[in-house]
Amino acid sequence: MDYLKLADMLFPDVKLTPEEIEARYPERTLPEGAKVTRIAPSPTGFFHFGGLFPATVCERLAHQSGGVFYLRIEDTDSKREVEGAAAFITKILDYYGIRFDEGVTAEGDKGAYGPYTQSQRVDIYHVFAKKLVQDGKAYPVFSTDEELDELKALDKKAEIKSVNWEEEAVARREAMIRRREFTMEQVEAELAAGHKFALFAIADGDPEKKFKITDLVKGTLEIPENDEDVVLLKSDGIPTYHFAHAVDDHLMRTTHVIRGEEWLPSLPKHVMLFRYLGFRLPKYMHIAQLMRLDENGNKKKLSKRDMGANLDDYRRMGYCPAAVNEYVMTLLNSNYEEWHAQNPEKTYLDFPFSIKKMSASGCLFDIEKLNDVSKNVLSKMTAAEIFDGVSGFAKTEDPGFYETLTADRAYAESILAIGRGGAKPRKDFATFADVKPYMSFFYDGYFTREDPMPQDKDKEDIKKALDAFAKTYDGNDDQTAWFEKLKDIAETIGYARETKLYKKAPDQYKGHVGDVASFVRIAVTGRQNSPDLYEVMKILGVKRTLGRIKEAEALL
RNA sequence: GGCCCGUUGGUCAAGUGGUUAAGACUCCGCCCUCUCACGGCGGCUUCAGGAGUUCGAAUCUCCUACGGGUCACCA
Repeated sequence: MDYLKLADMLFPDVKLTPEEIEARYPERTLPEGAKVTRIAPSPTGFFHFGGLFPATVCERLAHQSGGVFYLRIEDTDSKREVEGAAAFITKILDYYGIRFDEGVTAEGDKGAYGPYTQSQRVDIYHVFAKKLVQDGKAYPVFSTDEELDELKALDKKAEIKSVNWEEEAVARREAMIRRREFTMEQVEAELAAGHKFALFAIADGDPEKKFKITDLVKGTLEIPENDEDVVLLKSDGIPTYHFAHAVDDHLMRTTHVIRGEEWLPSLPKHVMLFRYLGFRLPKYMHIAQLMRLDENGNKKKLSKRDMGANLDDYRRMGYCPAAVNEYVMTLLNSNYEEWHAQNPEKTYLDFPFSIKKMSASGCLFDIEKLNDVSKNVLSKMTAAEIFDGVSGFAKTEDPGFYETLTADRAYAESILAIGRGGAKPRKDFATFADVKPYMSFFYDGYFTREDPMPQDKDKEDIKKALDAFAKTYDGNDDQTAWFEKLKDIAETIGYARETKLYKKAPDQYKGHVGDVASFVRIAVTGRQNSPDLYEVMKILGVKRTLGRIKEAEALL
């Protein structure tokens, strides 16, 4: 067959040669060892939490090595495309501190290796597609719309549980052989009729033969050669992922292709395509998937529909982005936690990220661990930083509280400063959403009496204690003097001055000073638990403190 | 079903032929303590199974089991 003629028939408009395209995308001049990485999401308007993993790896590897990290938009499936999705992706990644050197930005493309949106690169793909036809490595497949619809219907077979895999394999094989047989006249006729074609690459592999390839995460892989023809261009002329991956990552001079391990099965296809195109193979890193537990207790990959799969949900839940970064890092590099314990003042950006420390197996998403990491991160922040985080969160998620909070910033910060700083900071919240319930009783508008006075104590004693407290409370007392007064009150109502005394001889007392503190606490905060009561009262002020005590007494 | 990947406590894991098999989270107990939150101490629970190599195996080899992923003109 005359492949040159076939190529011209198929791609009459393609005049450029691969060499001319290559010349537009020269090798990058970067320092020795610099890595060029990319993430290439589809603009579906959804960003998967798991997507943060490869994104973080790419970002760290590139920026740690003085390389380049870029964003490419893989909008080759128009059916799933959502308006404004590219801007959404950059925005959400920016929220997590992941910034690109190159690629699609809100202002347009940045960098000399663009365009970075695949739908704008169709001309480029066609140049290489034409070359493969000329080389006799690719052929057209004409299908009517009806046949395409049938194909799409077949896609649903994945949903059918009982697939006869053996029959399926034979049928696929036969169909493939049939597709490869055609005459020039047929092609001419199809084209004349205005029919569209998909372009397939002829597989030349022997699946009985295996070859070795090194994956930087998985190690040396032994995989069979590819014997399945690969779709390069769909009927609409748009490339598939496989073809676009080869062309783009080559031209954009990607050194490390970092992606989820679900791509491992198609690696033989990619290796074949790189060879057909004469491109040097990039280094591959297939990173393990994030898993969840299903109802049977089995691990399953965290899929789009699962709880917690949407990255943006973490913002809505009030997680601090830095905490999410930390958590991701602990899973990505097992020695990160240890390093961070030794370098508490540094951020993950100072951490020497290592490919060698990456796990080859998938891990379960653990919200408890995220919360713990998060509590530690928030506990190290200043009151002002927490304020900014909380107000930023409340602004969109709880506007009412936002108003309250920002009405008096100094007041809010004084609340948030309780127990903050120092070697053993309080760890009260895992998310910014936890802050409101923690501090709500400081605001009259949110103050509610949640916990009742202890039922096992004599109401008269409680009344006496509250009364005595109200009479003796002096806003100028220091903490010791304040607590001495509580002890005195305890004594006057027949309670032990010290908890220890009570514990030694519980029969001799009706209670202890802790109980008295508890009465006052419940009266003032409406709860059994609160941060340091002395501090709380200082912030509330004498008037409100006494007012709440009076109110509590009336309720007795 | 074929192919590929994986398997150290409930979770994340250190570990590369000789260790009392680290550490973190969770859970439980104790201590500290005016409650809570911290902090401190302690405990529960692990090398998937089998065979082999070796003086010696979590570490090397093979087999089995289990789990996961994938098999589109989606990415």
